[in-house]
Amino acid sequence: MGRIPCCEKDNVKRGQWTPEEDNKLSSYIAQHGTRNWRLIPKNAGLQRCGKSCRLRWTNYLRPDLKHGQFSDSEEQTIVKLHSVFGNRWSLIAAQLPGRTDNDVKNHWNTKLKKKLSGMGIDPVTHKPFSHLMAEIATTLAPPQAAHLAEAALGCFKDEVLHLLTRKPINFQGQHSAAALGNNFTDYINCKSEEKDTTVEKIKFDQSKAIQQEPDMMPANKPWDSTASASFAMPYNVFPTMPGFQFSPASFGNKADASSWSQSVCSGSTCTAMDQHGQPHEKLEENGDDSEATKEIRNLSNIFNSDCVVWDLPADDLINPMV
DNA sequence: AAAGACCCCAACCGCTCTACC
DNA sequence: CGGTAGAGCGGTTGGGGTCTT
Repeated sequence: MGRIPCCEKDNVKRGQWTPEEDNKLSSYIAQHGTRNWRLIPKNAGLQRCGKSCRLRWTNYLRPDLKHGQFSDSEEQTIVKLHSVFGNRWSLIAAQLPGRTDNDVKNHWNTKLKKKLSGMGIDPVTHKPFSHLMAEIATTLAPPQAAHLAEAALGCFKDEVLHLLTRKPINFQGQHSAAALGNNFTDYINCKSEEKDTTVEKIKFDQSKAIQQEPDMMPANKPWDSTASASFAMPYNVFPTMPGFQFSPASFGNKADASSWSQSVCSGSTCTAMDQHGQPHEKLEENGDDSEATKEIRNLSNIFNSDCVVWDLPADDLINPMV
């Protein structure tokens, strides 16, 4: 059973594309456009699956694509948008002209995740590791805290292992939220040997956000837009733990009307909160609106809210979410 | 110099969504 | 309204290049 394959797999070539195949596909699309991918390989004289042709075109051959390295500003945009949308690569790529979702995804997985981990920031939650540990300690009593801390560490064990085995990182001052709290320039200076400007800028954003939070959890309120104006992000602390769903109510706080009370995204999922701080189930619910419509509305709330959710003004977005 | 480890990224897989009949 | 095909999406894989030992 299952879905009918998009093509006869036996008669279809797979693997790397040759320049000849690229030429055939490009010239065919230049003449006839991209309607009906199933017919394109047949008409273009290619022994390829239509899906393979579509991917080759959208990810590589399209004339408007950039193929070079990601710039610092592109990396910053990815990090910022990832903190909001999670692994919604197509949404993120839509804000980066000339970049595909595949590009963004690959760059994230191979470079940016490690950069963030190297800075002591969890690439899933975009929070400093120390913050996560503090939250565990303040939210739960032992022994649950110990178990959850162990599980949380397991979430980024690959990055930690990478750091331990490949790139020793100077964590001085980095694992202490108190050290981060009062002076972000100290925080940056403690790793002054690091030349990567992107890393510095990301650190600046992170430390600034932390600086604006006067105390550690639970006093800080991630759903309070004023407390994390510069680098607000969804504070879903344990996104990979079954049954653990962040909501303002879980910290005994009544939800306000900030952006984060409406949308909490993490990892590959995006969970919307209703006005009472209760999570919708993956944006699926009854009502007239389609899921996409609701999601876009949620996004537009973020981008168009009176408060600046993060230092990426709505005007700067290539594709405003409206 | 050679072998193994690691990295990167193009391509594939399978699922979901949407449009159309 | 249900079925089907096309398209889009995110996760994963595989192979070639580079680095390390």
